[in-house]
Amino acid sequence: MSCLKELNSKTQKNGRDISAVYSSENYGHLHGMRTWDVNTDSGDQTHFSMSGVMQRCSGGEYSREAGASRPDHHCTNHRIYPSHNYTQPSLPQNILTAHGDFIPQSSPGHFMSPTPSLHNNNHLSSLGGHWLSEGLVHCNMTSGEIFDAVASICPDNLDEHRQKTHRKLEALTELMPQHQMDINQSVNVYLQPLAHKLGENATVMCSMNGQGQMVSVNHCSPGQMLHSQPPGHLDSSPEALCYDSSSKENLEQSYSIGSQSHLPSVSLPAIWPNHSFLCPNQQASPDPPGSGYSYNQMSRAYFSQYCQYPEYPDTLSLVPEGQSTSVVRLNESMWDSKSKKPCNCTKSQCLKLYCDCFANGDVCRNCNCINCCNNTEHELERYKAVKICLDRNPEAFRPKICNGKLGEIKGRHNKGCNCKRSGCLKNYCECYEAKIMCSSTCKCVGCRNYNGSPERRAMLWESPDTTFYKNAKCDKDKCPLSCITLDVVEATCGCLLAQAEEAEKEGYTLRQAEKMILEEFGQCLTQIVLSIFKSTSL
DNA sequence: GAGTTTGAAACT
DNA sequence: CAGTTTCAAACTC
Repeated sequence: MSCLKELNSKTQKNGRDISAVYSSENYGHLHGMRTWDVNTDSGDQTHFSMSGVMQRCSGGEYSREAGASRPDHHCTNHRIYPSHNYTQPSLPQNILTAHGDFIPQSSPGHFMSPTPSLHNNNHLSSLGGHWLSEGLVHCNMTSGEIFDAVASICPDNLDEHRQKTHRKLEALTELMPQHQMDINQSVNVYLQPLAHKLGENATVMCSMNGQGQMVSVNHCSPGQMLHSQPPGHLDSSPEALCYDSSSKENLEQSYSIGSQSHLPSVSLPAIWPNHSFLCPNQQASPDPPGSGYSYNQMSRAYFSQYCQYPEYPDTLSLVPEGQSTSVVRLNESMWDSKSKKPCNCTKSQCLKLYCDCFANGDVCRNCNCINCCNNTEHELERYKAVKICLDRNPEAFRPKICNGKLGEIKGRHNKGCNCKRSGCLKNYCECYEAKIMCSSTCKCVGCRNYNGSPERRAMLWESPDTTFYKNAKCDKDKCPLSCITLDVVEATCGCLLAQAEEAEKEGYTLRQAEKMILEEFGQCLTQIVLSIFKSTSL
C-alpha cells in the first residue's frame, strides 16, 4: 500500500533527518518571465529584453491614476494594458503599458520610443522624473537597459538619477551577484494593472511600499475585480485597481480582492527595506482551507541566500504554479514595530550582528540606538555591512534556530551555544532563550538545559508554560520514540482513513471495515517499531 | 538606573 | 583555528 510506503519512508527519515518530508514535490515552482510593453504613440519600436533591476519612484510608487482628473503629486502613475485581448482606449499619450503574460524567456518586450510630451508634468504622463529615484524593483532588465530605456522616456534629472541609481546598483550587484541571475529568471515585479481589463493569465501586479513590502497579484481571471475601495464601494472605473504603496492603509485596501478574498497569500521578505526579490523554484505551500491568507516569514537578509538553503522551504511559500490567482505580499508583521524588540546599540551603528535588528534583517525603527545606520537613509552603508557579514560568514543571516526534526516543536540551534557559566539556564544562552534544549551541536560547559535536568525540570514545572517541557525533544536525540512525530501520526491516520474509504467503497460491512482498519493499524505500528529499531540500533 | 555578568560577534 | 577584544543583552542590586 502506497501510504504504508510513505509512512515507512517518513519513519525512516525521522530516525535522523526528517526535514525533507515536506518536500516540494507536491508544489509547483514559479518560473517563467514576463515582459513589459512600454508604449508611446510615436510608432517607433525598439525591442529589448528587460532583465535586471528597475527602479520605481519613492513615496507614491505605482499608484492608481483615477482617471484623467486625479493628479497624484508624489506618485508615478501607470496605466497598464494588456497587449492582447484588449484594445487600448483613447487615452492621452505617453501611457506606460504592460502586459503580464507569462512569456517564454526568449520573448522580447517591446519598447516604443517616447514622444516629447513625456517630459511634461501632466499627470497623465505615465513616467515622470521620479521614475528613477528610490526603491528598487527587480525585473528582467539590466541596469544599462534601464538607463537607456528611462533616458529615452524621462531625461529630466537623468544624470542625478543615473548616478544615484548606479551607485545602488553597483553595491547591489557586488553584494549578491549570484542572485542577480535568480532575479532574472523570476520576474514578478510589475506595475499596476487594470485587472479586469486583462485577459486570463494576463494580470501581474507587484510592487513594494516604502517598507519593502512586496505585493503582487498574478494571473487574474477575466472578470476578477481588484479594487482599492472598501467592500461595497467598488470602483467600476477602469482604473479601479490601484494602490498608493506609501500608505499601509491603502495598501491593505488595494488588495482587498473582490470576490476572491479567499485567495491565498504568501509573504515575501526583502533583503533591504526597499528591495524585494523573488527567487525561482521557490516552493509553495497551500493555504489551509478557508484561510484568507497565509504568511510565512524569514529574515530579509537571509532571503538573499534563500535559494542556497533548500532545506528551509517552509520559510517561504509561494502559490503553486498553475494556480489561477495569487497574492504575494510581505508579511507586514515583520515590519510591525510593536512586535520588534527595539535595540540599544551604541557603538556598532547597528551594522553588525551584535544588533538584533540588523541580524534579523530588519531596519531599526523605534529603537534606542545611537548613530544608527541600519535604516533607509544609509542604504549603501547597510549594503556594505551586509556584504561584509556575508563574506565573513555566508550563513550569517541564516536563522539561528532552524526547524529540527519533525516532532521537535522548536527545532535546534544551528551552531549551538558555547555557554560556560550560565548552565544554559539563563537567557544569555541562545538555546534557552529560544526555548529549546541544548543539542549535540552545542559546546556548552556545565549544561543543564537538557531533558531530565533537575534544575530544568523544577524550573519548567514551576513555569506556567509547561508545554515547553512537554513538547521538547528528547535528550540529545537519544530518545527512541522521537521518531513518532506528528508527521508519522498524520501518515498513520491517513492510512487508516484510506483503508476505511476502501472498505466503504467495496461495500464491506462495518465489522469487516473495522477489521481492515485494525489490521492496517497493526501494519503501521509494525513499521514504526521497525523504524525505531533501525534508528536506535536496538 | 547603574553596574556587573555573560556569551556571541568581531578581531588578531 | 585559538585566543582576545568588543559589544549589547541579560541580570543583579
